[in-house]
Amino acid sequence: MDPIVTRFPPSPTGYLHVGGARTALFNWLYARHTGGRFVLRIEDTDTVRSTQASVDAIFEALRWLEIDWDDGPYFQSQRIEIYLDYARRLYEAGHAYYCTCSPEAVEEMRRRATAAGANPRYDGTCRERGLGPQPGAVLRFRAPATGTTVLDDVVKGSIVFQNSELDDFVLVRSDGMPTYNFVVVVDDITMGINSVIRGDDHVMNTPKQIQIYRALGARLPVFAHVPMVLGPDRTRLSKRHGAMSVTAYRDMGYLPDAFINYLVRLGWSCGDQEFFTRRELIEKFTLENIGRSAGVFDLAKLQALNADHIQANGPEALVPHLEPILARSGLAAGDVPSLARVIRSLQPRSKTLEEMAEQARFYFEEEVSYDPAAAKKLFKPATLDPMQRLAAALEKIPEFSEAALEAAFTAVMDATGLKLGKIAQPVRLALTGRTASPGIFETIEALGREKTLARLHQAVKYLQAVAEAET
RNA sequence: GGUCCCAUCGUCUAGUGGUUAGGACGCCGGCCUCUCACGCCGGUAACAUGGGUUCGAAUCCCAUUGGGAUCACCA
Repeated sequence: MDPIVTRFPPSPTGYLHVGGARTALFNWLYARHTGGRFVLRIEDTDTVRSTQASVDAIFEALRWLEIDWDDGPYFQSQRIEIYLDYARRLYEAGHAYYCTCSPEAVEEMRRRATAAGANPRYDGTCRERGLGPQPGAVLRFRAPATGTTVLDDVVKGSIVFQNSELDDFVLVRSDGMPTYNFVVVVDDITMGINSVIRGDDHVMNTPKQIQIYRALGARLPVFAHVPMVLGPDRTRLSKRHGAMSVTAYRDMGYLPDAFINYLVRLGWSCGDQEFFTRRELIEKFTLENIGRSAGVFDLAKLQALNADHIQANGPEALVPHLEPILARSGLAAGDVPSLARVIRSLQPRSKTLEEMAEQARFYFEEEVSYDPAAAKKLFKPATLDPMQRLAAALEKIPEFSEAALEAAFTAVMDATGLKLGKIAQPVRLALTGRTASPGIFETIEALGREKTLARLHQAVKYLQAVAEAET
């Protein structure tokens, strides 16, 4: 059996959006799963809407998703000669003919057909006129007028189209540029694509494409039309539903592995399994398990999955993903004894890396500012004594290991008769400025000796002032 | 409007003629606990409707309804 060859053909008219990312993913996964090839093709024949910036944005997004390709990128704009050569073959074989009907005339035909309640289509005026190539003429496909064209779709099953519903569509425009449905087929044939996985907004194009394959005597690829991704209001996902650009999710602190896990699960399943590593996805992805109904993009679920992936990684693996986000807030890894330790303390508490960076802020800053409500509640004159004792005890510890820290706390608890909870909360406020943080020992370890001691002394001063004000 | 597709908890889904219709997210409660989380335990909630076929339908067929896609010299 031939190796599977899939492709992803974005048109560079904007960033890579969620739906596009998912079809890229399905094609990539299928190629990797089968040990086949994945080709990247840029469909830039629309010269007015295509931009280099979009091409770059697509590459950037693919790179972030860690979707690599084996072949390409091909640019359709550089393959015009190939398409025209195939157009010539079609014409010479009698599968295409020149048509001089004006766009207005064709428009009029459509209007009439629509008014009659029929499918708007070209009426075949020039079909038998035997016109040759000439300026201003378009090349039309001589489509079969009767019978049916059937699409055997891997996900949707067999779909039958009446040929009478289809018309003699344009292959080459009057300006000599080939059209989409035509170039796609030529590309897929010449690039050896044997598995076409794409959004199901393409099913209506497929019968036309199948007819071109037939006219060219080429073997049909396997077609798999995957359902759309919808917004919460069940309409096609768009800007008003929030972020569309894939890289926006990177910037919001989602891990690429979590993002692809979510995207694949939206429209594909493997029994009850929800969490997949990239490896598992490659190992288990098959076309057979793609669902047939459209799915709503759910940020809450993406978030939950992201949290799972954050926890599943080692702290070191998260560093390269977190650093750019920290940098955005002016936080640098060098300002902390061990970034890995900081990350480890926050892993079970962060749904996104952006959240993690926010929660990590106190580790980096020079000074803490106390949450006013918490200071009022926790910094009472009575806490001065235990705070002083703890500061003194920690001063003496040679090394801030968890065991040594715990011993120091225990000593203070014994001396004061206070429970850990009574001591930990004021200390937490002293160290972080907040009432919520990682475990107190974890926090101290990650904060490091220098900052811990400085903040404890700062708190002692604050408490002394409070005590004085009281008297 | 024509053509085509789709239809299980709010959401993502498992299910392929016989299940107390399962899981996940969310939400609610409890446990754990130095806070917040994590984790664990439990709860909430679905087969769009109507006809068939069958001893028996979420599963098969038809219709209805509802959603979606597409109808270019765009891709």
